[in-house]
Amino acid sequence: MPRPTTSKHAAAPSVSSLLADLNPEQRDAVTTKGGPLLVLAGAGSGKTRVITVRIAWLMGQRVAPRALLAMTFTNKAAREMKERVAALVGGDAAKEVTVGTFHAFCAKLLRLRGAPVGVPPNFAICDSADQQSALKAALRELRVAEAKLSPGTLQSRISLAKNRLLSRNDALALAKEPVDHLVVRAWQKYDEQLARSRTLDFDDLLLKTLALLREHDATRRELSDRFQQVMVDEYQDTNRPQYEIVRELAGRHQNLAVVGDDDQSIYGWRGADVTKILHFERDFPGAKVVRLETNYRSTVPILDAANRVIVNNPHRHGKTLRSALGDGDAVVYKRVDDEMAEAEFVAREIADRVRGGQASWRDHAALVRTATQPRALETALRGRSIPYVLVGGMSFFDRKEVRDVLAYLRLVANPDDEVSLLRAIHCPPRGVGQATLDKALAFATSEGITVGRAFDRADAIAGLQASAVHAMHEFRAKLHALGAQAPGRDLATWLHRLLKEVDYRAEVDRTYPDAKTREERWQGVEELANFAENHARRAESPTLQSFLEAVTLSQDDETQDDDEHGKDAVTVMTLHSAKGLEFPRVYLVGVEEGILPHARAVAENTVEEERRLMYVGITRAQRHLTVLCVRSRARYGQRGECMPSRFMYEMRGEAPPKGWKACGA
DNA sequence: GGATGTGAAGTTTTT
DNA sequence: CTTCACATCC
Repeated sequence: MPRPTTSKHAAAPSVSSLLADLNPEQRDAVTTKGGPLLVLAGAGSGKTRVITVRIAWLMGQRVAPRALLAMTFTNKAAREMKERVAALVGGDAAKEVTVGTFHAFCAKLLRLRGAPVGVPPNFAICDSADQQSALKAALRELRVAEAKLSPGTLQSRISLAKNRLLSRNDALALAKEPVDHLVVRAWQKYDEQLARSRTLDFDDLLLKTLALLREHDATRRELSDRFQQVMVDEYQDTNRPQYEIVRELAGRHQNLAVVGDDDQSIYGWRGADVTKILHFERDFPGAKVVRLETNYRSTVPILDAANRVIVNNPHRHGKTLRSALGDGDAVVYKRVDDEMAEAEFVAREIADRVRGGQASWRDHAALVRTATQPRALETALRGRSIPYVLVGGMSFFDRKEVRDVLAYLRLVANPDDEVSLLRAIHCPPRGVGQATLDKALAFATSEGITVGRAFDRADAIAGLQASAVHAMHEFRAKLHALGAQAPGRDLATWLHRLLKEVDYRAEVDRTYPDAKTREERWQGVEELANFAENHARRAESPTLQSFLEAVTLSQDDETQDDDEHGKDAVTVMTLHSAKGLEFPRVYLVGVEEGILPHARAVAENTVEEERRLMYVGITRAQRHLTVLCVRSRARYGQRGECMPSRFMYEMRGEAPPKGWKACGA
């Protein structure tokens, strides 16, 4: 691959000095312009820097900003990339570059061009909670006991099938056991409801986009002509539909640069397909591969431990991290009696460090494998009055009051939205109960109309009480009137009017008898209003729909971010949510057989992914790493003996002692 | 239509 | 040992 030389169209001075600051591999990754490129970016190797400088460099090479496309998986990554590109090339040029998550990109495209694949421009997007409700309804309709097929299982089975690009018919052909047939039937009901509601789920956004690109030549041609340079961040997290979309978009110019680390692929269980990064050179013949192995984050002992663990995975692009920082403190290994002792140890140690003036609270993180582990840690931290933030758990957008209000908003934006109607009608209760709803649903099905329309024709439904009919009409009229006021910049004012109209305060008062929680919950509603206010102020042309889309596609909220970055506090979080972050001092807790690797992963033969999780955990640490395990742990109410994790021995380069037993053995 | 009790299950989480 | 979802009763 020819290395471009300095030309008369030399990059802006800032860009060339940026190039000079890169190491040779990074520079190679930035300045490889033609053909497929795989950048294997080890943990802490300056990945984001490479992508952003690459974008700036390409612009310096006279590639038009609007010919650049960069795809990410999270909004946070997209936001960060936009900001950093803007800092390099200036806001005006940066605005022209297409940077976004796969889902946001697809939503925007479908909004404008979805018609050929049957997507109406005003479609709604449902998140996974709405999806669950819809699936529950489907199971109820089929009279399937949830014991036989839980909505959760159903959801992941449908999603995994879609991820494999299987149609319902394909799934039907593959069905073996009775439950497989059940899945397909529920899937069909679910599809019907979504179609009636003019709604797409997250997977549909990708699948419809792929269908559009494949079936509609004009759109594919236009986009693949336009995007001369396509970049994908975190390529190891790509699923099949995303891969196919990228293939189509980069089809014309074949200038596809993907950046990722197969050793940090930890989302296989939700459809991410590591083989896509492992087989990149096969999928894109002639691809150039650049390895970024210099790590700017951690000291030698930490990286040695990381390298010793990950080398045990057989299926990977071999990489060895080298520290740019040099030597440091040895990794500390500790085995204590139980999870209380473990939490105490962590809390005491953190308190000592901070009191000794060697570190502040925010320098520390305790990383766990499962959601139940933080409990003991929280107790110990509270006991010492150590400020901490628990990342993850219930998101702002999962809170009941927020979901309730969003249901109202969705319903105003899209009166055909069944899931939202069925939720809003009870919040607060307004004289339309389950029995009435069942009749309305049956009527809607037999007439081939949506539940909303059935409400309008409540007179025609047999066996309803006059009061119920009246309530249904009133409910529809109220929302219709609110919809007629079509909010724009006045979104927040309008939202308050809506809350008053539907008397949402009554729902909060009813649900929370305690005055204090009541106030807290109402605070959640106010926060949503603030969010709306912000959106209305910042968006180019704010509408109710644009607000809903922003909310649905960005579950990682900024209110949370403010707290986490602003506050001086210890971070407690799962290994999954720690990916991409770094801390001077890290504690890995519960590193035992059965926890990490998790017992279920051992049973399902996915220990390799658990090892990557361990690797991610180790490589979060900048200067100090402490790895802990316990002798006994309470699980499901019972206390049981625990063996140190196999990873404990791997990272030390030791064989497990006699008498050690692997989980599942 | 809402409150109270019983039963089963119990990794990871973003879009 | 919890938690959460469902069913039953008022």
